[in-house]
Amino acid sequence: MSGIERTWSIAEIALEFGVTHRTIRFYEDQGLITPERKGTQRIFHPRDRVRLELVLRGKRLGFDLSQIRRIVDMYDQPPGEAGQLRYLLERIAARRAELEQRRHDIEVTLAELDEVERRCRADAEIAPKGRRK
Amino acid sequence: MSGIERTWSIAEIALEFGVTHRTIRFYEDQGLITPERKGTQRIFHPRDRVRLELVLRGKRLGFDLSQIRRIVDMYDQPPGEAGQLRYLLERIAARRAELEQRRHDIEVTLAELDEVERRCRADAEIAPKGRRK
DNA sequence: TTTTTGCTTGACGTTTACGTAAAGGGAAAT
DNA sequence: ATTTCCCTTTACGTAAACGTCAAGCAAAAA
Repeated sequence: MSGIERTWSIAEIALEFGVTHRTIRFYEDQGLITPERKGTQRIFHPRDRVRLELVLRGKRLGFDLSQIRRIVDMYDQPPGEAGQLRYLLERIAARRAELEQRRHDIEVTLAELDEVERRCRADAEIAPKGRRK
Repeated sequence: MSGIERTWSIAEIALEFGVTHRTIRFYEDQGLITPERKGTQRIFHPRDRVRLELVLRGKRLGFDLSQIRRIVDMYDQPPGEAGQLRYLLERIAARRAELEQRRHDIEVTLAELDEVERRCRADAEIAPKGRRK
């Protein structure tokens, strides 16, 4: 039973996601999350948590908040008119291109780190991970 | 012939890399690049270009400049004492972990974009204008 | 020689993404 | 009843990453 879902306070959310209450309020001001209000207090539902997770991931990916807003807005677009959808598809494509660029950057950087590490271990005559005999 | 390498002016570099001269000067102030000086003018060598590329890639990856400095510094560490090398290896490992987290974020996001796009195209089938069978 | 062009160094302005301090409401514990 | 929490808004502060003048030098073009 219990179609009744859990809710969270701002402090619980802040602690769990490792951000401050100030950050959360700021995100709300920016329209990135829209927690329910019971009187003056904020009540966080599962959907707010999903939103917040999207936002934080976007941050880790190096997007700024305005870009992140456009990303999260994509996730609950009401299916609109064809022109709208076409526009949305364009934005998805652009977003995908950016992400793939970033992924490529990561591959290159990881490969370079491998190389630095290899030279480094050669110099130090330290065995590679787990291969010390 | 010509062990003599090309050099570039600040304007050429700025244009080629799509940044302003102000940005380049800022990066120099921060010690991210160290172009030669001929009197008062800056002369950019290939190594400065490599550095700058590292910096810009770091930016695309969402690292801030202080992190980027630590990254680029890893690339021309003189092979030092074992303790130093071990420390460098630790930093490389940390950097790698961050990059792999970002890569994971990207995979998740790309998958979600696929899903949004899929729903989106499904909606477009019944949309009045964008109908394509 | 004068002008133009490209570069230089300050120095202050701006935006983003919050931090922090002030002042207080409301409920719950003592 | 009063203290203690947790939360609230308002408002000003700040660090990062540049942008934007302002003023000037120096070589090259006119």
